[in-house]
Amino acid sequence: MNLFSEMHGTVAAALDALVADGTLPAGLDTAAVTVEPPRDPAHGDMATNAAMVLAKPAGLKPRAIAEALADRLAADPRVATAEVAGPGFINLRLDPSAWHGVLAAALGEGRDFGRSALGQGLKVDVEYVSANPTGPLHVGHTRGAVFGDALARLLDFAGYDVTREYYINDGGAQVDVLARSVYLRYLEAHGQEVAFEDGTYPGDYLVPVGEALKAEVGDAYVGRPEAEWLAPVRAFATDAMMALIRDDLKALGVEMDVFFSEKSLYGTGRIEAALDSLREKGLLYEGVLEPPKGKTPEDWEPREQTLFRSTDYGDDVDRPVMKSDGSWTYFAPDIAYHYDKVERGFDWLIDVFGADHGGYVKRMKAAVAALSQDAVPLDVKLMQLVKLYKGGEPFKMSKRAGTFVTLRDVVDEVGPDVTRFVMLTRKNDAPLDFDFDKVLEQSKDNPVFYVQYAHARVCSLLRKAEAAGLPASDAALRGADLSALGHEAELALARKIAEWPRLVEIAGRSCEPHRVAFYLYDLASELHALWNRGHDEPALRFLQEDDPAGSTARLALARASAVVISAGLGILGVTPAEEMR
RNA sequence: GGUCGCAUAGCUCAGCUGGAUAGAGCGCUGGCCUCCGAAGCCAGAGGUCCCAGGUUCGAAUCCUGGUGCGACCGCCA
Repeated sequence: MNLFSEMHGTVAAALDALVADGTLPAGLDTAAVTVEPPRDPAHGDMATNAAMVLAKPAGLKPRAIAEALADRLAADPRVATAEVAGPGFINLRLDPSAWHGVLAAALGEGRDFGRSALGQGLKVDVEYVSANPTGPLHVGHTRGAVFGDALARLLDFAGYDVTREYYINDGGAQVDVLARSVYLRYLEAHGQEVAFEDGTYPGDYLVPVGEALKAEVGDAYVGRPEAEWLAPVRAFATDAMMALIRDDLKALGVEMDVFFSEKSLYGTGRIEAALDSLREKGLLYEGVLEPPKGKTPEDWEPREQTLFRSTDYGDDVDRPVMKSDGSWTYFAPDIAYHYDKVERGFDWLIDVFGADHGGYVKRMKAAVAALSQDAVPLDVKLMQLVKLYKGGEPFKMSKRAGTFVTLRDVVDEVGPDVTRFVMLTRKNDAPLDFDFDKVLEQSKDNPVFYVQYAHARVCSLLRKAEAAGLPASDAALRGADLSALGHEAELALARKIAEWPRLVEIAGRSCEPHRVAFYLYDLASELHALWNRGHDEPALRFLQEDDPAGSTARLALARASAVVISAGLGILGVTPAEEMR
């Protein structure tokens, strides 16, 4: 139930009526007509720009349209007043019963309140994390994982059919490096002295993998040439790393639907098939690239390569898909992977990348546009860096110094809920400060705590009500008489609740889950404000000893707030707290 | 040199795909607990929305050109 879209419908109907009675000409484009909450609450509950938008095409003065429209709107039972203001806005003030209806809907629909049909069941694929299977996930991956997962949940809530996907880069040279590193640990497990040279991964996390390999194959690979063990060790090692990564993701509450292996594209003709699709369109050719402008690499020399004509689709230069030695570039399997996504029938593709992959966006979009005949849009969300702090002091990460912070470190330190919420308090394209101490602070300054506390407060209130013998179950509150709710402070909270379905659509349309976090903060803020007013004005307290009907109505208001907080936290992947410890 | 992103209060940041007098938190100033809902509450001050043009009823928001900061820029993924 979305009160804003309902009122939008009311406005549209009123406009039709004005056309019917000849006030407005027929055939007007009303697409730009909006109904939204005004920035200044003094202007009312909702405002429409219809008169201003239609004035020019209708050949009428905004004021004239506004007045006629306002008269029509005032006739709606939910509208208390409709006033023309400013350059031609119509400010609507709603009858309290309209807000009561919203609360009843929230209690009736529960955590599904606010679900939208925006996505119309379109199939969207969200690819995120996709970290190389060469080690544990670090903080940067964590942000991408949280964002991608929240985006997937948001789009699901907004009516899309969402698939969450992880691309395993298990086909390139880096997994050979992994295999050699694991082999060294394997030799170590057999008591040999080993040295980790450049080009190997010295991390301790491979020690148990080396031991596990020993447990599995004994000394079969000791002293054998690389050609004998490289392939099996590589498979063993990537499996071990993916198990590690899945565990890391699980600790954060992230579950993928699909793990897609890059390796599965090799030797199966799938890369060739994808490139053939481009070749048929005349988008592949043999050629030599110009050196990059500005700073030419020292060892630059012109080489002929197989190039993808990505410039036809907005890229700056054409991109190589095959190296001069005849092997694929990393771009080739990526093309094949996205070709596969297109073939699987997705209507919309989203890739979540680190900001350092920004230079890769245009060619990927070009590839998807070419492969899908411009039918499937690809959006790439770039994640900015996470800056770590502890007690206000920057926390420098260094692999060598051993202060490399992993996803597991963060989750162990502050828990998955705090990790997720904090990571979603900033836009994906803005850098994020993460202070290990501040995020655990139990104070109003900490948004995580503030929102959790609001939910816990309502839970506590309901427990108290139940103890006092008041009906506090959802079933009881659902049918409650809400007519006692009329105070401005109470209606302010109801208004905020009414915005939830609208916010879901705005956040969904822009792929910005952080808006949910900010909304929840605002909603919590309204709830706390009402609670605090009860301090000075006992009449506003939720529980009124001598007024069970009024108490029940207020409990319904409180519970509706909690329901929305719970639904919103669900989108962020955060557990709503029932009590604060 | 090019591409992408960012630029809003002293600080950290929101800002509804173009709406009215630009918001929040922190910090600052001033009030508020012998008792009833203080892990606080209320009020106030604080702005060249980076600059210059443009689009229109209307721009922090869209376009163009600058400035500053960051990321990236041929066979590493």
